[in-house]
Amino acid sequence: MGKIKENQQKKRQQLFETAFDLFTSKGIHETTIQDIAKAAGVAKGTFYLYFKDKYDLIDKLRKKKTAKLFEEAINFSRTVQYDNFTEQLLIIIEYIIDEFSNNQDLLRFIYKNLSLGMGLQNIHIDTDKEQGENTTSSIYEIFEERVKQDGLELKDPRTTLFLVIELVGSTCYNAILFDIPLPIEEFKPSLNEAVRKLLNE
Amino acid sequence: MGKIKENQQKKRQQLFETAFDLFTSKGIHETTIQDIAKAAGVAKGTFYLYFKDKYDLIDKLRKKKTAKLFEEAINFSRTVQYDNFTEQLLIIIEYIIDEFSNNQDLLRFIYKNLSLGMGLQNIHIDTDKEQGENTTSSIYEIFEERVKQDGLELKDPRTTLFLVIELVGSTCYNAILFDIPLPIEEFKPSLNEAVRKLLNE
Amino acid sequence: MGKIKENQQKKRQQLFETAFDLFTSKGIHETTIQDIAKAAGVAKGTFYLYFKDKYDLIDKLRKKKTAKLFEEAINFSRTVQYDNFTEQLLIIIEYIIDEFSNNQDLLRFIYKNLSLGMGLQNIHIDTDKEQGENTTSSIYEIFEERVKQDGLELKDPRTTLFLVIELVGSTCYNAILFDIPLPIEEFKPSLNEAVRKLLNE
Amino acid sequence: MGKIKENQQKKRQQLFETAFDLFTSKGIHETTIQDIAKAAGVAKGTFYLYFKDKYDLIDKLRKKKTAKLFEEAINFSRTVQYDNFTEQLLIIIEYIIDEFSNNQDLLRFIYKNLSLGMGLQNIHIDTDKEQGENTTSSIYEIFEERVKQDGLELKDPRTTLFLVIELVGSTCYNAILFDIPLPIEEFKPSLNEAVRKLLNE
DNA sequence: GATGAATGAGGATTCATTCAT
DNA sequence: AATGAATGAATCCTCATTCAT
Repeated sequence: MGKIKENQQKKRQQLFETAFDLFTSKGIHETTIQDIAKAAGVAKGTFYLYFKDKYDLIDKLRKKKTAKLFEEAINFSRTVQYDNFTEQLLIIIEYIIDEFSNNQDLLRFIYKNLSLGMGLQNIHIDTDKEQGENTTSSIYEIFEERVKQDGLELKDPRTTLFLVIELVGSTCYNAILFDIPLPIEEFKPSLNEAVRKLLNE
Repeated sequence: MGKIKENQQKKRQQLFETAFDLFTSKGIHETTIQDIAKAAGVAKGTFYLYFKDKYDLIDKLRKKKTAKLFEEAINFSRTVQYDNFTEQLLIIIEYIIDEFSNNQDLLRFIYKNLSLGMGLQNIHIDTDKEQGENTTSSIYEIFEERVKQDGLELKDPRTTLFLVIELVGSTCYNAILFDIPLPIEEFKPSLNEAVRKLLNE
Repeated sequence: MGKIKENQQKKRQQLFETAFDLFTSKGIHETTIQDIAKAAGVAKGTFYLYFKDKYDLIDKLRKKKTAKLFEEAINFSRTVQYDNFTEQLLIIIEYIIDEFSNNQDLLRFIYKNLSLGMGLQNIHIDTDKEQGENTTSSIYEIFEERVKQDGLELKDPRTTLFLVIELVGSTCYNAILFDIPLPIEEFKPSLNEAVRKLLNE
Repeated sequence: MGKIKENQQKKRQQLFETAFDLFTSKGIHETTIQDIAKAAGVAKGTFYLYFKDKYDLIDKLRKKKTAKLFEEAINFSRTVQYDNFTEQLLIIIEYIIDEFSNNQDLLRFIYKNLSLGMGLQNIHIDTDKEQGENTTSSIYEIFEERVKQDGLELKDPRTTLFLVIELVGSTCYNAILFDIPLPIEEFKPSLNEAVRKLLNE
């Protein structure tokens, strides 16, 4: 019963992780289902019990990884002291940049076909404030609320968030992977300044 | 013989155009070398006389298309009256956005694996001012010069240009193709405002 | 428990019927054991409790269907007034042809690998005349007896019956499915005449 | 030029023959394209240059074999002395039966999905009578003409021919392969008699 | 008896690339 | 230079069958 369900979860997870390793080390195109199954220690046919095909897996994997990254970044920002929302946002951005810098495979994988801003649509974060209620909010909702709290003057907070995220994602992709326009550490100050401008600071 | 050279150029061009049509209509992965050769009216083996493989062709094609787009946009901006460089930049941006809106296949193709900002590296535009000298400058050089002319206060013009282009490219990709965060026409004002902020206006 | 036996009978029957539907609608080759089990509402493994494999099921199914058809045809002929055996035979033939015409899937299924005449070997019909005795006779036996009753002059009645059945089955297969040599209704008079000739009428 | 065309013909023929051998020895279902290619001494991919898939090959092969058989039978009958058309027909039938008897694989192969009578549609035989003209006629046309020559009284010669062929093909299939209703040699007299009846002799 | 997750052999098909002409 | 027949590695995916629960 629960045993089987549990086992399946483990197997699915196994496939996810193995696939990610292979995708990032050999490339998506160069990784075959055969490779994944073998490395995950299951039979080829078993793969098809869990995913329609390779692209189904990739899709789900990308969503998983993007959500996890943002969740971690937001959770991290909560552990840090900050003056206002703009500061918190810069902390989040820094966290993501560092994560990508240390894990360039992840960056490469997430960015291949999907922009960061797009992935945001489906991401929901736990917001268990004071009480024990278990609520989740979309990143956009959290952002809007925080903007209000800080009294920032933004005509359309959602669009602004989108602009910021795309700017960050897109420029860091190049800075981290190719040192374009500059190595990421040298680039960060300019990026931070740009973000502040977009947020009217 | 110039005749032979010419003929080869025509054949290479034929392959480029045919490939682009197939890539945008059927998708890159779904287009085989056989398809390209057949549609271009040459034998399969002939393809290999001009390109190493499919990805060699894609690479060159992407560079060609990106360069052409920027060249057109800049040339267009020269035909228009504008007050200062920021205005010119916004005109260029608008041109590119319109071009992408009307030719979404092009957008999809250029953006698939490459960011706009990266493509800029290799783009050189003719700058034959008054005299007949035939000089070409990189987009970055042109930008720097114009910034100076307008007395804009930018610490690092190249980085700023990069930020602007990535912001535009990345957000428009989503706005045009998926109406995220808004349909492109509704999104434009926010984007323009963001660009002005980055340029300190 | 009779209950269990009964339940099993029901399940076996369910598998038979479901399989027939799938075979005739999708084709034998295109129907998988998975399909059959699913449509019958049992697990894949269960299938193997009732049949060795797909071809075991097909075999048994074909026999069942052929036997049922002949039984019905003969029973029908008993409800009709006829002058002599030739007439009765023609009535039976007509019944079968009509049945096949109205149920072409059945024809296709029975005829795929097996000829009608062959299937006759194993068919036994109840011949409970007046009394309550429960006897069964092969079709060949019934035929022989009737020939004797009518005083028909046939050197070898069994062979003649075989000839008639093959002639009918084989020609009607083509007439019904492909209008070869003629649509079945236009073809029938010729066929009837042929049968009469074979029976020395 | 001609060299290549010739080579291709040889290769196609090679595939046909190899496939037939495998089909008849191992069975159609059990023979893979891999098997055929290997046995024919060509690469797997080469198979697909000549045939769409296995069933395309089977179809063409079946037509080839059926046509060849009838052609041989008719040609043989021309070398033999006979009194009238009925006699000639019986000779042809005998030839085909013998051929099938000696080459049961051929019978099995031709009969699997196709009835003999159906295959007749597309068969054309050379009828270079006295003169050197090169005319071909369908079997049905030849039959009609001969019936006229002999003054046989048949309302519809084509239908009669069809009846005869189906009767022969269908019964012999069983007699030869399964001794049903009798071994073929013992069955022949009955069959001949039946054919005579159908032809009003 | 019933289940259905897991297996992995097996077959179809594609396609980049070579090379003799 | 141009051709296109031939190659065969590569990959996808199916499905009958088993077996632990």
